[in-house]
Amino acid sequence: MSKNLVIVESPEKAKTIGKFLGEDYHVLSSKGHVRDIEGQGKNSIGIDFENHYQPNYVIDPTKEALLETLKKEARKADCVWLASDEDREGEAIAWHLQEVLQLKPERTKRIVFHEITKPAILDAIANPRQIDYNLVNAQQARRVLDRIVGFELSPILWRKVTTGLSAGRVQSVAVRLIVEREREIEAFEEQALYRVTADFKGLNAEGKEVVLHTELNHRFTTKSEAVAYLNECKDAPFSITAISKKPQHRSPAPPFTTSSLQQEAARKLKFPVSRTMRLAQALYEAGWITYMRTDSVNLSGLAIATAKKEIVGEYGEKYHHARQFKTSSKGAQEAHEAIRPTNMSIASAGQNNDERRLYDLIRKRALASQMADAETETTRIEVTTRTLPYTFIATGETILFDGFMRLYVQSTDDESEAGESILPVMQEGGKVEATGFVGQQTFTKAPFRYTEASLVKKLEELGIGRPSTYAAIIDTIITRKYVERGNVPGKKREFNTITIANGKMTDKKKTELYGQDNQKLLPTDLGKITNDFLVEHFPEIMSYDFTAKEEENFDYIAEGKAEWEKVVDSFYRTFHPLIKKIPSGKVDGRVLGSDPETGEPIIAKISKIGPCIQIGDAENGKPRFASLKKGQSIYTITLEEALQLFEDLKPHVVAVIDGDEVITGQGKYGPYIKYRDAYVSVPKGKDVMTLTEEDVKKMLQEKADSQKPLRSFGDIHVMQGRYGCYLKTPEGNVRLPKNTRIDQLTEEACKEIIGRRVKSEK
DNA sequence: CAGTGAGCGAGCTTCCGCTTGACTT
Repeated sequence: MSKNLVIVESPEKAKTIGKFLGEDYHVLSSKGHVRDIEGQGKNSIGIDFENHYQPNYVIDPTKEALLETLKKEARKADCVWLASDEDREGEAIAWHLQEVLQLKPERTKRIVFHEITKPAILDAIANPRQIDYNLVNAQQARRVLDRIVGFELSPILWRKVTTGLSAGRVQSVAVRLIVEREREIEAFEEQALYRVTADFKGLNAEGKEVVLHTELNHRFTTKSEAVAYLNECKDAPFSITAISKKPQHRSPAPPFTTSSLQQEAARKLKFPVSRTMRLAQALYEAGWITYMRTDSVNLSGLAIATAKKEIVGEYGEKYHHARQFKTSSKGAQEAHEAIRPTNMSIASAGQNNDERRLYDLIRKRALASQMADAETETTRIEVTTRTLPYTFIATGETILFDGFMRLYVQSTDDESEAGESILPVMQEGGKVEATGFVGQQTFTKAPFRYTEASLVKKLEELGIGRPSTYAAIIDTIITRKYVERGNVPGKKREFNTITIANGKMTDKKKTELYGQDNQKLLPTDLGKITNDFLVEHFPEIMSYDFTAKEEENFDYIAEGKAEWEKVVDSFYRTFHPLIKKIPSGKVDGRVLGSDPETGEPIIAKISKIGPCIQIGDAENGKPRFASLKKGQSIYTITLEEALQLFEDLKPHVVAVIDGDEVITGQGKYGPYIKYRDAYVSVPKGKDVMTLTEEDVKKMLQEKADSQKPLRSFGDIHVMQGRYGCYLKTPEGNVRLPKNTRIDQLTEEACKEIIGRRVKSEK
């Protein structure tokens, strides 16, 4: 029997460590936190404000059975080793375990390891310590503060905006980033500039004719300036006045963290954040990669050594360069290593193509981080003419030694960064002849909209959120409908191109599409309204450095320089009065004007079911409502458009079939059409106003088909319902098991299914 | 829940971080 029980956080880790420690050690896992502050599904904040903010911890109901097992094993063991991660949360997990399992301090030891290798684990076992209560208290402060913010702010939103909303230290700031970026884009005023490019032909070192593509190092703000300059260029004599070469180094990026993996997988493989994490989890569970939720760029000694062996073996000594990276991101806790293959020499791993592609990315990035710098030479050729200012410049880059680039090159968000080319070898002072000039109108670009991955990157820079929560943050703000993933169609615009060829100037207008965006995070009206309310009344919590400031306080607690209750108290004393100050009533809608018929006010606002127009108010009779259509916004809808929405609600004839009218209506379950005795719901996303006769016929036909039994056995009919197939009987409906083969169904089988149903109801 | 075709209002909702669940009628 095992004399020792070791408890880690992850089951996979438990498996690996179990192998290293042998029979005297039984290694189990807690699967994360086991307790949390009471309040899940209850109308309770779970904090005793009268008693130093004491949290009321309750066991996670899904962990009951696991804790029973741990308790039993702990009783059997001589010593329990709490081996959760070496960070704030890990320390808290260890403490909660000690409490819940009622471990005796003299038979409990706290250990941490920095890498999962046999020597590292044996070293940890040889150097146990006690639970660090300062660290635990730092976590309690973090947890209690988040609970207070979340559970005091959210109900305010239910009251002021609409039910079911949420606010929090992390999610609300994430929404703010997206809202503000969208407004920057809306307010962006593009500036037109003229860039001038020119092609020159001349002789290279071997006397062969070559062409140089150059760009002028000046941009003109007006067309007339550009035209004037180009006119001067037309007959001017040009020559090469300078050639310079500069050697440069390029260093590899560090191995992946959760955030950088999400970014690169999004850019290179087009994976959404959630997919990347699911695939990484699978690779981790299969033992191919190290832990995927980390903010560390650290590599273990073993990893660095195997990387060296792999690189030297594959590419030679010259390509190897051992490096250790330092984490720069704010608030990093570094309980794990960087994300890397567990065995660098395995070139391919994964159960499917996506897993293999992600593994490949992880491996190449990790190996490249241990490779030599790339050495390049940038060449710059300057072409000028004596009579004119500014310089035409051609730049080129040659790779002298590819180094890490042989394996992996990091991508960027800015796709416009085109690769530079190799320049011909030419003589300084050599004459060149212009073959053409182009002055093209270009425009400054609005800031980028956030993608899932670039939002995560921004949050990480601000120290907001943790690797284990990045994917969940995106999920939350989308489920709450503050933000949606979407595309923005491009707009057309004209631009001028002035060309000089064969001594002739031509001036043309061309059109281009700009501002098109795909799969970006876009704020909804609800997101904007909620954000504006929070920013107005809770500027401190909504500020981008709120988390960083609080993290400083948590660090003081962790260092034993501050008491956690006092940190929470000083926050609460300024925060809670703001909550008290919020006036009753909803946030104001946008007033569009008044109803020309009744004179009642018309406002655009958020209702329970989404953005809507309201005519009249509750004090003066019953208000009327109409939902906004897709693409419409509270912020931009006009009075005319609003009134039209009410017109659209009125019954009207959309078609006439065989002499009978098809009429629209508004029902309990949304818009519908009625034809003779049949009611048919208008499919989501379709507008009653734009239904064609063809649509109507199709809808009626589908409805008729759906009411036809697939098969019939006397009184029993096999029907296709919204949730699968079911049996319609005079006594009621009975659902069919999922994989029933309808074509093989017999009357006996149906009766048996009905019989079973009747029995189970008793 | 398995087709419904008006307008009541009760009772509910929520945070951030750790981690892997999964229930079959």
